[in-house]
Amino acid sequence: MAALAGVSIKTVSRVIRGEGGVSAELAARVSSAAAMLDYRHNLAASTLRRHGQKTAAIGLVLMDVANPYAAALHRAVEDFAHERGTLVFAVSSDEDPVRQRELLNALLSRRVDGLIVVPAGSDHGMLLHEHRRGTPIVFVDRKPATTEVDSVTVDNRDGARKAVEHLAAHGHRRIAYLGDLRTIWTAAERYAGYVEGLARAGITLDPALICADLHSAAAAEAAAADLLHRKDRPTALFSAQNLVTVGLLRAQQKLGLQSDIAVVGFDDLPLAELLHPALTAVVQNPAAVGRTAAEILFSRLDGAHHPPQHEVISTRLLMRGSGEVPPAVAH
Amino acid sequence: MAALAGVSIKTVSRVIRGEGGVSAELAARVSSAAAMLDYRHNLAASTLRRHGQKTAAIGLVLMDVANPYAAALHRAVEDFAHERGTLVFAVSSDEDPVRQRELLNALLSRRVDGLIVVPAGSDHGMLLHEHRRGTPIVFVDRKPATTEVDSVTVDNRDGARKAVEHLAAHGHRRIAYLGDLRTIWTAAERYAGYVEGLARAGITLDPALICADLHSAAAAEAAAADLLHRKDRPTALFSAQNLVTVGLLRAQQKLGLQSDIAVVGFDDLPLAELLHPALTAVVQNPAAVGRTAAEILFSRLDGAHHPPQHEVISTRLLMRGSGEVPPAVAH
DNA sequence: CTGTTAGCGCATTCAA
DNA sequence: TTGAATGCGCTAACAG
Repeated sequence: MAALAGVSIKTVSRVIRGEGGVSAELAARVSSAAAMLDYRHNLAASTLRRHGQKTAAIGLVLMDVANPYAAALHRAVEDFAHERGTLVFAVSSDEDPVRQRELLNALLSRRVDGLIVVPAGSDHGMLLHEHRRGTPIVFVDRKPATTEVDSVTVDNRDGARKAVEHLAAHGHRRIAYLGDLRTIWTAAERYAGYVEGLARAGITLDPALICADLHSAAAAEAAAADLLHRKDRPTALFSAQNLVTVGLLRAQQKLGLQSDIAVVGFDDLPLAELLHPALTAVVQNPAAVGRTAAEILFSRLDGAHHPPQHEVISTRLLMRGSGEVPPAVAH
Repeated sequence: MAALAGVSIKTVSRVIRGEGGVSAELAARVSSAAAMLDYRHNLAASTLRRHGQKTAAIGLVLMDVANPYAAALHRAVEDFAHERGTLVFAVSSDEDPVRQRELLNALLSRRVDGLIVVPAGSDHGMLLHEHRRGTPIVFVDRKPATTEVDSVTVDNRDGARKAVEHLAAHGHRRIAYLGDLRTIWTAAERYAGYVEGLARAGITLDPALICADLHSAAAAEAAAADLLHRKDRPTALFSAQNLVTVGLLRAQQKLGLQSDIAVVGFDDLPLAELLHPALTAVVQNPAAVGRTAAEILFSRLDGAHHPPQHEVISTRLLMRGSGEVPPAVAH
């Protein structure tokens, strides 16, 4: 192509990258030759040679790209990255540390400039190692054991506490907890918030009302059905997760109890407002989480050296009806 | 690192890639040197030199990665790609041809091995050009004007027809259509299916019952409210899209008509089964679409030379209640 | 303003 | 079984 334009390869490089310092005539010749040959700049080769070694790609490790929360976060990251000419590799770890490790290796082999990670499992060894090695990393959604890496999390505990206190304020004393795997940081935090909420309301925790480790809507439905079949059933349910809420609502409907048992869910769902009663929920702001994480990551890519940042995004209790149902009279 | 292990650079390469033909002792020396230096294989450099030029990355151009349908498709593609050691760049075009062009350039500069694209706009010039140039491309969700590129689409027309015929079978004659931008292929097809369905049921199309170009839930809500406020309002509504369904249901609820007007939506929604009545919907199978597209793309990457494939995934009508509401008596 | 030379990190010859 | 040279596509550092 340099031959076709009758210039040196370096001149071509200058024109392609818009470096300037090339006469208009030559630039035009190069451009038309490029068009003729259907030339396309190879960013990988460019990156290889260049000093700053930027691939203009980042990795985003989520639990599941199809999860609505994760997808919203992804979009926020993408938007921020797009403004910086950066592409995003989004991958699903499925909460599996082995798969996460594979994915991180794949990402790192491609020399991504940085990583935003919802860490799976509790062993962050590889991530920490990579971070110390110089790869900018931002932990998201789950606070890591260590404090040396930037993180963006949600105030899960506060959200759960608000939910429980709200139910208590409406007269409930028997408030059940249904939640995801306790090994997941967010679930553990929400459980802690539940416990705190009960304490603040002066309610003694009843272990019989705790259903943890529900990792699917089906499991949640079964657990909720069990709770609601009891004679001394709870008058209110706090669901600590999306899919759990779905299962719980199914069980409640099958028993025809949708207007008799109060429900507050953590995380919103599409159509939640159209249920009867509409779902009262602690809503997160995944877009804010994603944007904040991207902001931090890119500031690091730009060379920011301040100590690790730990942003916490707050939640909001959206009262829509299901959480304001008064306690049913005992039967 | 070759120095540290005391071997040649080539031996290192062999060990790293697991090529074999290296003595156990040397291999061990290389491995430990690699561990010591925290060496990581650079896939970009490898790709550059290699002949087959595979970056083990593909591009996935969606309308919006946060859209539940797109996210499910994304996940299916990711799973297939993951088995092949391939990473996915998923990007959001926002239906904007300009943005799509930018994204395609970014993807192509990074030498992705292939592309799965939900094409925005109707000018597929760049995509066709790239395809002729040798980049494997699979069109997804929307059938392109040309037939020379592989495609995977959904039988939108059939799905919409089934929905309308279903409503007609339940006695409805005044069936309204609410749909997205007609410039979007799927919306146009669904509209065509609506028209066909009416024809088959022997119903004359009433232009007053057509609300097209609704590109948000809010727009759909307004349109539906308008329809339902009329004296000669429709007895049934067919919503041709996700967000449109949400808007329509809102309007219906605000007017307290949820049990009086039949509704069938195209696309399912979480919680749809828990509404009263539960939502009858034409459900697609985004996972099947994504998997099929990935299958085709990878078969091309493996060198398959058969003529363009055009897969069509069928839909299913899920009767849950809202579509089986009988026509209300005229008022 | 433009061209030459060298080399990024790796793999592919070809030799030893 | 191992190693030396060569070059992928591009750019930084120098010339001219």
